[in-house]
Amino acid sequence: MRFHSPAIQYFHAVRRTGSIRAAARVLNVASSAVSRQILKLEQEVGSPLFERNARGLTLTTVGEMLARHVMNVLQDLDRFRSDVASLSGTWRGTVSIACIESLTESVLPDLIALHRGRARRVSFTTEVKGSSDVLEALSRGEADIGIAMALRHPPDLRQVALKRFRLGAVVSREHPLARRKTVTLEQCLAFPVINALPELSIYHLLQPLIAQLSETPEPAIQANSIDLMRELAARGVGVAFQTQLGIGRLSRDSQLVFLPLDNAGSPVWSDLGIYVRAERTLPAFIESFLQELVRELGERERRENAAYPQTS
Amino acid sequence: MRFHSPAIQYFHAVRRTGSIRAAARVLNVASSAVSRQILKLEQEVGSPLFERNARGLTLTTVGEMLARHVMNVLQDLDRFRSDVASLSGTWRGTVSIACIESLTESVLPDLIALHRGRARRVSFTTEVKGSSDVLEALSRGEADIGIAMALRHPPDLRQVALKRFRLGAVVSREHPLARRKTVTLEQCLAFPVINALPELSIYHLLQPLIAQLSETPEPAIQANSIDLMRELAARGVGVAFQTQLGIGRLSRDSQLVFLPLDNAGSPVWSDLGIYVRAERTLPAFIESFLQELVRELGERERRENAAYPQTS
DNA sequence: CATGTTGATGCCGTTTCGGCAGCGGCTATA
DNA sequence: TATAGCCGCTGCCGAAACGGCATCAACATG
Repeated sequence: MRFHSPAIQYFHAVRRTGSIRAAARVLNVASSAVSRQILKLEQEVGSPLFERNARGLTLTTVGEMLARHVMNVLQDLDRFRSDVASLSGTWRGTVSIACIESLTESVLPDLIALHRGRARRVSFTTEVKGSSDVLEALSRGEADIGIAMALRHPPDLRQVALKRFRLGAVVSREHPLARRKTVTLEQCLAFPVINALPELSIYHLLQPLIAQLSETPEPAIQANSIDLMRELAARGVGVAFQTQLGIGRLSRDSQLVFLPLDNAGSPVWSDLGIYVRAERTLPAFIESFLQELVRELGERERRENAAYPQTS
Repeated sequence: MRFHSPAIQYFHAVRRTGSIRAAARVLNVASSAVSRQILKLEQEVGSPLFERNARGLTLTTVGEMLARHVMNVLQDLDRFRSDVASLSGTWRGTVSIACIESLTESVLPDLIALHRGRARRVSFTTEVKGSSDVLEALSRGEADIGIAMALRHPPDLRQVALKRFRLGAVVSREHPLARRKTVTLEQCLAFPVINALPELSIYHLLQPLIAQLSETPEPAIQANSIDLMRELAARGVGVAFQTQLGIGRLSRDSQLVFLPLDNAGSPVWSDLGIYVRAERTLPAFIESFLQELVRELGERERRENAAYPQTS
């Protein structure tokens, strides 16, 4: 079922691979065929689509416009295909998710397992990245659904939902702070802390608050893995910071304690956004999963905010 | 600049004309070429796209799905073209508007004249229809912007804005009612009235109210043209009903008087919706006009509701 | 300077496309 | 009931588009 002219498909492959010959390898055709289609396309548009560097091709401004159009066409073709398929028989397809690390502990595995139980023919691809990489992958059409810190998002993305979770300190149950209900940042900084590196968004949430304090925090461990930070905290190495999303299971086993941060009487929020490409209608089976994801995150938001009310 | 495979274009033409030979005439190709492309398309999709009636072709369910995809592709191609064109030079293109009659008196001509003054290369096509026909034309991709009574709209349309205007009685200045500030329906029905036929949405607004009254209205004139109804009212033939949108200019010349309807103490609202296809990103020059349209209608809504406050 | 990789091009066989003419099926009209 | 008109479909054939191969110049790398 390949209706669209080869030029469209070749252009798409060249954009992704950044090279005509690489695209030809992917497409199983000769590089000359790809080269000619690109030249023809440029002649019809009346403007070069790529800048020819010695090491490959880069999109020009017009090229990026065409890339947007081609992406819209191919993604809508996917939707059409899945719509036709769902007419006769069960859903079938792949949901591609790009998300930040805090989801991998329980939210995503729970949801995927649940969804797979209902629709066996739907498969999943997930890729864990930093927040800005998540948005970029989405813009480039390399993922269907993106979950990231709710920063400013580019206009070609649509924020489907925005959920806020309390940022808190994570310590082992033997830690001196473990018996408190909430903690302030100053209280935490009296102990060794496990800091997030700048590539994690937690860093950007905490840095402004730390900067406001008069004291300089004592030397601490730095890491760029939420998983690692959590395990370190469980071993009593120090105080880690994250949302409760990332420690759902461990918290249940009572090895870890989650203490909501209290910043001058008000909570510290971590805003999580769910994104999709704006210029796109999702296939039904992806839309269905998206709705479950939004519902589930909303449910967790409600539960956690009920467990830790606004004022300690 | 025709990148997309001929099959796409031919399918689109066949859908619009409802016949392969007619499509071939429009496309300036032989009917056999069109027939073969359609057959090839059906083979690739694996399902018939049209039902062959003796008198032409009708879309099947799968055909309608493909039509939706093809419309998305071709409309997005238009947007891409206009984006490229706007890179080098002025805007150029056609805004196609489908709207109901009440806009033709002042809103639309004013706006188009204003916009043409700023962007000469943008031309306009307008088609006046009933509300449901407006939505249908929009769904079929025969118009870019639709303005209609805000009924339930199909899911493939997006309601950009919703503006409410007071329905009122329209009489000549010599009419006995002309000196009132507001009127009730009962007061109007004591005089000859000019009724809207069911094809006008005013009919559906007033009918439920009339049905509630005990009296049966006296024999009246019926018409399906807002223009005609207004002119009849100006000649003292009777009481017409419409929103003030349709009588802006005549009212200013003081030949006609607009009396907001008062229904048991509350106004009678006429809801006007502005619609576009949901699965579409508008070209910049259309988006620009759309924004002006929304702003202007919002302005009129504000002015009129200020001129005729809620309670008389 | 040698080597590998890049995109572009000329040549040629294959595939696809479109135009022409004619087929059978259907409707409307006389 | 006969006929004229329109419908979509199908061989046939020439033209155009496409893809594969070999090769070229330009550039980067070592």
